[in-house]
Amino acid sequence: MKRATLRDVAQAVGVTVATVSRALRNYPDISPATKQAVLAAERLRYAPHPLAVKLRQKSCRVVGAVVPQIGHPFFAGVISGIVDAAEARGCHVILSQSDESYEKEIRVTQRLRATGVDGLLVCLSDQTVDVAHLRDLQDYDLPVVLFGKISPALDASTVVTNDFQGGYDATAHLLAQGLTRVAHIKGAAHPENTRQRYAGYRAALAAYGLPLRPEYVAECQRVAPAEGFACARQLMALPEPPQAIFAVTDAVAIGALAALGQAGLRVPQDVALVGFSDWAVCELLDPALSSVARPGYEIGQQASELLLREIQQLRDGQPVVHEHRVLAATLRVRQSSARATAPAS
Amino acid sequence: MKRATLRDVAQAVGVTVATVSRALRNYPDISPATKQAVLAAERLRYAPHPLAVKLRQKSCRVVGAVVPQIGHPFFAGVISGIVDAAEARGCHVILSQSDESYEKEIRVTQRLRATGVDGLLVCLSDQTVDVAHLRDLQDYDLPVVLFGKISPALDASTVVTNDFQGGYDATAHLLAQGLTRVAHIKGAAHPENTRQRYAGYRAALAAYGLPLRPEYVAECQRVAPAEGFACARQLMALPEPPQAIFAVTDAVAIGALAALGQAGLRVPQDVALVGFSDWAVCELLDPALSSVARPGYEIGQQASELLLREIQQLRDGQPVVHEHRVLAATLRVRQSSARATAPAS
DNA sequence: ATCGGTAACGTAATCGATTTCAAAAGTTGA
DNA sequence: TCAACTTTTGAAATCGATTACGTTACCGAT
Repeated sequence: MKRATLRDVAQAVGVTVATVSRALRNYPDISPATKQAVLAAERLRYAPHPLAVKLRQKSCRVVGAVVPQIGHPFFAGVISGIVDAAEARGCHVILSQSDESYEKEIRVTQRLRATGVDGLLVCLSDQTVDVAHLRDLQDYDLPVVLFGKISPALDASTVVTNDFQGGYDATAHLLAQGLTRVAHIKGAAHPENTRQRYAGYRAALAAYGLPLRPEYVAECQRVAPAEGFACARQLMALPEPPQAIFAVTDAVAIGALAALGQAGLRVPQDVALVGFSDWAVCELLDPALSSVARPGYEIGQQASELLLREIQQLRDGQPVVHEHRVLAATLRVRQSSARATAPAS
Repeated sequence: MKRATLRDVAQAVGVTVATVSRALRNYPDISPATKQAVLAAERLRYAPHPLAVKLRQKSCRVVGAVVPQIGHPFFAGVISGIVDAAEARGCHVILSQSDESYEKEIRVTQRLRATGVDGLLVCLSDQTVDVAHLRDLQDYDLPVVLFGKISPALDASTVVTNDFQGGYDATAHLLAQGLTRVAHIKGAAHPENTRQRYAGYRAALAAYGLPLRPEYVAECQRVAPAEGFACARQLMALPEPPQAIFAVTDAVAIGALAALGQAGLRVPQDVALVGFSDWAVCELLDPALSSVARPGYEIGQQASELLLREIQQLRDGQPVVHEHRVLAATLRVRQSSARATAPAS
């Protein structure tokens, strides 16, 4: 069944395409009679050809989104927010993943430009340092909004979680219970967000007048349970083991939880534990794991809104204003860090 | 910086747009001299306008994907597979979610058609019974491939997990250890896949020559931990409680696990437990939860491939052949169902 | 010198819709 | 009856590329 075009309808009614187009788009200067005739013929299945309309309008109402891994629970939430906010404004989202590879990130951004989008939402891969490929997109008049992992090297709007505040809150929550020996399992040096959590940890210690004890800071290269297990064991083997651990990530915290269990230590009575990211599993663990929730859905929503606003500004010839949003992370206290009373130090 | 068009390049070089187009697309009948000239001018940033090319080519190399919930871990995996397979064939994916709502499913499929896609990948919402909206798409010459939750009412290719075999394997695994009192917590009546798991359970019982004991089949309306908790408690309160439970979903199994723990029963020594879906959390629970893995990524890949093949067939004027693929679910045995020895019944 | 052939490029149609401008038709007032 | 409008519609340009077809110029062959 062949698609009907404007011309088909025009011939059927006996008018020109211009008249049909006007009748369908509710132009004022159309006689009721011809309008009825067109609408009657249009019942025979006509739908404007999307590409033709977009070519004319010079805008496709589609944005591209690039994340390191679609399957990662955090990004799944972000994507959901991106899609919802975009659709609320009549736009669609083309999705790509970089697999945390700098080369693939370049490839997919180039291909998104070639396939035709009005703008891009990008979460940089861990490998990405140079952002020339994104600057290239901007040169093509394509707005870019960064979220999650960002780079100061690119002049663009950004939306991120306040990892510093999250790390501060988690640590302060432990210190507020009177614990003084609070350790941290930090992530690798490079990604900015794990560094910020570490900075939050240090700031909280300082706020409570406690020194940073280097032996209380363990480092894991990959954020995986196995490394968390090793780090926790290392910390608890110290002459004066910590009373609490703030882990850079839930995966690490879960590994630590296993290590503490094997060592016969009770959580939170012997050692309190807080993770980061608030995976769904946190509630289901025994004991339920306290964690700092990252507002993934909201990050996606706001990034989407910022991008669509910039696209609009560009279309209207208005000056494009960048904005930098920092969304609060919220501590969810559960069994793993909740002591009944706050013993004196 | 305005985008350069073919005409801009043509004027710069002093030839017509046709010559420039041919030079850039490596046509044979172009003199090396003009080709060099065009390529030199093209360095000044020219990229073919995607919409113009697609309008001419009558194909946009974009497909739509509709899932009930983007954030759901199963669908996140499926989407990843869809995107990877599509990009491997030079196509992009526009993503939408139906929020398990029939009305929204209709809206998003209509909008995907209006925005211009070459075909659609759809996982029906739980509410969807009537598939007229999808038949409507097919009438517009848009191929549709169903995956995950499908409907026999639509003549289309499908890709699903073999839930029957998964349910059978899970139950047989328990029975093979010599257990005879194996219960099942089943899902609501409607979704086909949970029904199939129940059917697999019954088939396994029959294969081992055991009768179906109605009191060993509990039903939960929503697949949530709370309901699993209640069902497990109900089962264990029976005069002759089961030795093992096969739960329709990991969420239900996790609830059951909590109920068994509270009742002071050891898993797997007192009661063996198997879930379904193989969430990442299964490995992290204590005891680690046995589960049946659904091949989400592969489902996405294969659905993508089937759709792109149908699109190709449609373009080539070949007959479009539908295909129905059923992918195996694989049982992952962990602590929760592994008894050291197989005691006699 | 003329013909046929080919290399190289221009002309123009096309994809399907939107929109400007002009023209036709109808209406009103003098 | 004719000018001055208004209403309605058609013709054609446009968006930016691709490509069938036609044209020119130059080649060697007759």
